[in-house]
Parts: sequence; C-alpha cells; structure tokens
Amino acid sequence: MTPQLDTVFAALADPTRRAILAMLLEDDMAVTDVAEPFEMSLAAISKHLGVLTAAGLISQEKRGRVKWCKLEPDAMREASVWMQGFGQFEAINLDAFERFLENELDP
Amino acid sequence: MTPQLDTVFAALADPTRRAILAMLLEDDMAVTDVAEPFEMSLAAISKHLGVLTAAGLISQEKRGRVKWCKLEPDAMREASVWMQGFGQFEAINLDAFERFLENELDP
DNA sequence: CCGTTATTCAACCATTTGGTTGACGTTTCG
DNA sequence: CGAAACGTCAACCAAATGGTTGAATAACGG
Repeated sequence: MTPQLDTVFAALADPTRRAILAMLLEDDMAVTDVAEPFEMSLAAISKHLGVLTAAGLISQEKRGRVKWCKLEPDAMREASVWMQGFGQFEAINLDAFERFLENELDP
Repeated sequence: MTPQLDTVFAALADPTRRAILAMLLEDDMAVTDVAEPFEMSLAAISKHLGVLTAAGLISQEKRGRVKWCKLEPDAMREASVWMQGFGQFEAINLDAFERFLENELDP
C-alpha cells in the first residue's frame, strides 16, 4: 500500500547504509571514497548504494569515470512523518498532519 | 554499533507490521483481534508481533488466556531522532505548524 | 596505444525473512 | 469433565538479503 515506506525503512535497517548516509551528510562522495572506511568489497558497497538509490535516499550522477553520490534528505520525509504519528504528536490527527506537511513542504 | 536502530527500522519495513502499529494506536488489542483484518494465518501474525516486541515497539501482557498487545511509542524515539539529523523539517513554516497543532489538540 | 582507475555485472553462497501447516499447552465455560 | 477459544511452537518452504570473487566496461593519463 505504501511501497515507498517499505523500501525506505528497509534501506535504513542496515548499519552500513546508515553510516553511508551519515558520511554523505558531510559532503557528496565518489563510490570508491564511500567504500574506503568499510572492511567490505567495493562491489558490496556498490550494492548498498543501489539499495539507497532505489529507496530515493541518495542520487548518483556519473561524471567522467567517477560516480558521485549525493544525499537526498527529502526521501526520509514520508517515513519521518509516519513515525511522528507515534511519538510526541500522538494526539494528532495523522491524515491532517500529512496534509499539513504536504502543503508546507511542497510549493 | 546501534543494534536498536537495526531492529526498529527492520520492524518498520514491513507493511503488515506498520498496519498493526497503526491499529494499536487506537487501542490495546488481543492477538486474535490484531490478526482478524489480515488474510494471513494467526501464526504469521504471532511472528510479526514477536518482531515488534523484540524491537520494543510493542509490549505483550498475558491476562487469562488473552495476550494483550500495547503500543510502546517511546521505542521509535531513537530512530526518529536519528532521522531528524538529516534536516527534513527545516523547511516547515513554524508559525503555521503551531497553528496547526493548536487546532488539532484543542477540539 | 596501453596500463590504471572507477564501477558494475554475474554467478555463487549462507543466512534471514515471511509465510504455511499441524500439533501442542492453557484457560475458560457449559 | 470435556469442548472450544487463545496463542505459540516446530518443521518446512520459497524468496530476499548481504556478502564474496572474477570478469567486463568505460574513462583517464602518460
């Protein structure tokens, strides 16, 4: 029903992928540089980046032989909104809350 | 490094489990009643509830022959905080947000 | 042109996940 | 007591996940 939430939460469930996202928070990076701190093959990191891209959490742009990875923080919004319904905003009408956010965040 | 985040996000990645959490937002429920709307065996739902319990997202208490499931919204906090680090809410119009909250919380 | 760097692809493997079924232990109730 | 309701357990299965290696593709640089 909301496959977007499926892929976003699944992507966030892996510690390697969360670490990658945290790295990209600092700056855009090439695939090789993303892989450097991990004790894991480059191919494995490439797969993780594919999962993050499929979830919309990052984007990848190839310039020359280097593929740059860029954080896409907006992709977390839907998931974050979903979660807010359970925390400090427990009493909120969730549908109204989502409508509010859409109005606020989408021009 | 943060196994809590692993289990919480993994638990949230399944649409059946998210639906269960949404149901429990309304009220505490017995396992059988949780299972009722799903086209799935009771055993499968029981497993899902086990995953949610392991993640700390719900608690289960047996009274008589009925096991009551209760939402534990605090468990989402760590994950929510982690996500806030990516700044997805920075574009919100805070004044409008306050007005929204007042309207929602004061009936 | 040739070697090197950057990245993915393909095949493979072990483990986990999400589901099934049937048997099993408890608690309630007529 | 005996039957029904509540829920889990165990064994099984198919598919997805996270990793490996080795070959393949593409772009630079001397």
